[in-house]
Order: sequence, then C-alpha cells, then structure tokens
Amino acid sequence: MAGRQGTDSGAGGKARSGAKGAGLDFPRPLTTVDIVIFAIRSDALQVLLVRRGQAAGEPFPEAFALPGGFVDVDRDADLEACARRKLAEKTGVVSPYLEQLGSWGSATRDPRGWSATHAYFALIPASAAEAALAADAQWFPLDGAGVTPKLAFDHAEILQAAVRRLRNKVEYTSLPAYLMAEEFTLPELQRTYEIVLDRPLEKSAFRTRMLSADLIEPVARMRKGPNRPAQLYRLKKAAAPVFFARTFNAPE
Amino acid sequence: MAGRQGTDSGAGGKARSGAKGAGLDFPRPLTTVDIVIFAIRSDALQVLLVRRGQAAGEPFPEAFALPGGFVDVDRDADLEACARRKLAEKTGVVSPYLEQLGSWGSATRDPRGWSATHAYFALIPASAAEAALAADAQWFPLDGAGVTPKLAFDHAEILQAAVRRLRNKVEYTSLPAYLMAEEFTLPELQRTYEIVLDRPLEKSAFRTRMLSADLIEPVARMRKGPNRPAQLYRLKKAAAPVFFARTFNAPE
DNA sequence: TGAATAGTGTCTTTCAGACAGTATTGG
DNA sequence: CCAATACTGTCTGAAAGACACTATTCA
Repeated sequence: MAGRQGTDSGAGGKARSGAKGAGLDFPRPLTTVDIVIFAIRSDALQVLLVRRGQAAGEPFPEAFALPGGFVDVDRDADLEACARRKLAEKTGVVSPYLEQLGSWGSATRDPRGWSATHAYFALIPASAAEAALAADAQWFPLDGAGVTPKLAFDHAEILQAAVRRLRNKVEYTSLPAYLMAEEFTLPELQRTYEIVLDRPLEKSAFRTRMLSADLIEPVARMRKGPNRPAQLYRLKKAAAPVFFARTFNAPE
Repeated sequence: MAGRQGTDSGAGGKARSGAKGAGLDFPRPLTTVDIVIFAIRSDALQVLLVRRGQAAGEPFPEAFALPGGFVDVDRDADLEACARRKLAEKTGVVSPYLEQLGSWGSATRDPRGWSATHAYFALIPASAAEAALAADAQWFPLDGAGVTPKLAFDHAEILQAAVRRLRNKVEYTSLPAYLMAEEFTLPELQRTYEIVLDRPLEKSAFRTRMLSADLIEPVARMRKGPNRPAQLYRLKKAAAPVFFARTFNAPE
C-alpha cells in the first residue's frame, strides 16, 4: 500500500529516483514555504509583501505575494529552517515568534503544476520591521482580513487564514507580546491587543490578566510622557506564549 | 527572488521542467499526506495504524505507520482530497470530521530523500470504525500521547501532536460530538469527553454547557437500559464545531 | 423496595464587565 | 490649578465547581 504506482502523465516535473531504490519514479509536486509576517506599524496591523519579478516563466509577474519560495533541499534542513531563512532574507529578523499556519496544495494553485506550500506566520516588533528590509518588500496595512493589492497564487486565502488565526488566538493568548519592543508599558500592550482585535478592551480586567500571568516582569524604568509615567515591563526570559482560560469579552 | 537557482546535488529525485517555462530544474522533495484517525473503541481513545509492506526499497518494512502516502498529482485535486481518498481507502468513511494538523518536512525524515508530509486528523464514530477496515489496518489504544508499537518515520511525533491538539481542543470545543454515533445521550457524550481528556467532568456544568450550545437536538426516543432511560440527541444539521468561551475545569 | 443511572437545584467561587475614583506627571 | 493618562477599587453578573437532591427505570 505504501508503494505507489505512479503514472508519468500530467503536468509538472517528473522525478527520477536516485540510487536509493525503486518506486519513486512518478511526478512530484512543487514544494514551497510562504510566511505571513505581521507587525504593528502606524497604529495598525500590517503584513509584509514582496513584489514578484517578471523573468520568463514566472507566474503572476509584478503582483504582490507573501514572502516565500521553493524549499532548497540542499540548504534547508527542514521546513522551519526554510521559513526562518526566508524571513531573515526579507527582514533581517532571526528569532521572531514563528508558528506553522497550515499547508495549501492543489493542482491548480500554481500554473507551473501541482504545488503545495507550507505556510507560517511570524510576529515581529515594529522596531525590527524596518531595520533590514529587502528592496522588493513592502508593508501593507490590513483592511479587514485582507489587503488592498491583489495577491498572487492563493495568497489572499492564506493571508485571510493567518489573520483569522491571529485574531482568534489573541482572544486567549499572550501572542501580542511578541509584537512589542523589548520594553513596553501595559497600556501599550493593551493598545496592541486592541489593534489586532479591532475592539476596545477593559483596562482593569486586562491589567489583572496580564499581571497574574507568568509572562512579564517590571524593569526599573518608567515611560516618560506629558502625563503620568507608566511602568515599563519586559517579557520574562523564556516566556512561552500564555494561554488564558477565558477569552476577552466572553459574554455577548 | 522568486526564481530559484537550484543546484543539482543531493539525494532524492531530480525534477525536469515540462514545456511550461524555465527555472524549475532543481530537485523536488517527496510530498505525502498522512492521517491520524481517532475513534472511541472499548471505552478508550484509539488510533488507526497500518503495517508497512516489505517491497524492495521500502523504508521501515513491517513497521506500523499512520495511514497515508504520496500525493498522486493525477488523482488528487488538492491535499484534502488526497486525505479523504486515503481515509476512505482504509476505513470506508467518507465524511468524517477532518482537520489539517500541520506539516512535517526535513531532509532526514525519510531515507529516500527530502520529504514533506501534510498531516490531517480525523474523528470517526465507533460504528464506522470497523465496517470496512482495510486488511493492513489495525486499531491501537492510546497510551498517554503515544502508542505501543514503534512507528515508522516521524509518525510518533505526528501522533503526539495530534493527541495534544485533540486534547487541547476538546477543552473548549464540541469536537467529541464527531466521535459519537448518530444518536447519543448526554451521559454518553460526557463519557467521550472524559475518555479523551482522561479526567472526570462535572455532570451539571457539562449538561448546561452542551444544552445551551446550538449543537444538539433531542430526538423522540430514549436510550433504554437497566435503569432510568436517557434522552437521545443528535447533532443539529450542519452543526459546525462549537467553541466555548471557557475551558472545562478552568481553576487549578 | 433497592440499585443504578438520569437529570435538577442550590450554594459557592472565580473572574470579566462596568465604571468610579485616586495618583502622578507636564504645562 | 488643569489636562491627561496611569493605575486601583468596588460592585455586579455569568458561568463553572461542588454536591445534594429528585426522577425513572428494571429486577
């Protein structure tokens, strides 16, 4: 059952087995990795897109797409390494919050043939969002669950899934902490939650929840402003995402 | 950036582009789909495994593995169709609860070369669990997050992720409803929750939660037994999984 | 009648929602 | 002083935990 009797017809590449054994002589789908990279910029949730080239045979020339590309079987040890490589190439960020989102594969999503992409999503702080941006990369604010330009492939669908997943998880996790700079105040963190959820949250419930979670710790500094200064916090070392037992604003 | 400069070294298949265009002449990973199929049998959570063959070149001969195999670019329109095909081949079940679990891909997980698998998990009712079982398929009760036999590839890791995901989601969703027969009582549903979570639940809180969710409806029959009969329910038509605002047993 | 399981009611606890009130800065 | 924002306290309400209580069957 595990051995496959592949036929040779159909579009796409045709694989030729190495010396390793029999039964691999059938067409293989293309394998790619794409990343949905989020950051808070200009008081809005934004996503990083790249403009595609126009070389011969390139589908969707000039269109915007999620950063990503083919898995390189020589350079990439595994899928996550591939995602990190592509993230670093576009942003310079090396250790963001990175989560696998899902995979999309079909005969039709890429005109070059059957292809499957492994999608990830990353959260990076605004401070890192501009530092080492690739020339072809550009930030776009989210409009609902999408973005203004028409995206290549099925990337609009992937982006929509990423936004949904993010918004959903933000209801009961500490993920927005990964969108913050190294030091931040509680009102700033609350504002990040509110931007992602597109909804105001109760101040006191928010503070109680965050402070009772084993997530952040105060530093010996305050954020100065034209009014009362606010306590600065930072993520505790090795702070894994926290899952809360309830969502925000649970009652309708 | 989207065009890839592939080298030709390394193990695995080498792809040859069709007539479609340039830039696809590099090795492609193997692409597979695997399914973690759960059912409640003998008052326990069980998972379906298949024994691998021993043809020449087959890795992990005779070992147990998750049902799955290569994507067939001619027969499978997309990944989910591929998963449904394999599920139907092994169990005869055609419309179970099916959810994408994630993907695992690396240079080393398959001795035949760089490979990536798209993992799904399915919940099927016990009644369907034996009806049309494939000859090489067998049910195994879960022991913790794993199973007694040593599994092929990285399937132990995938199974562990599936169990974790299932247990986690059962805390705040109605997923166990998909493990039930068409008609079931509330105590039976509660027992299913308890089996999956491996923890007793409060009867009255459980009933309140289930009955106030827009999930099940009573039928005009009762489950007879040696004691007080219980109301039978069925899933409402087109009942999507329900997400509850709180987990069970929230306070430590 | 008693065993067994189905189902309800009642009290407590927890924690978010609402919102008022206090604290601390700059101007 | 006032404006503005940080932060705290207090009351309420919703839903779960604990558990006692009633209901309905068969033997």
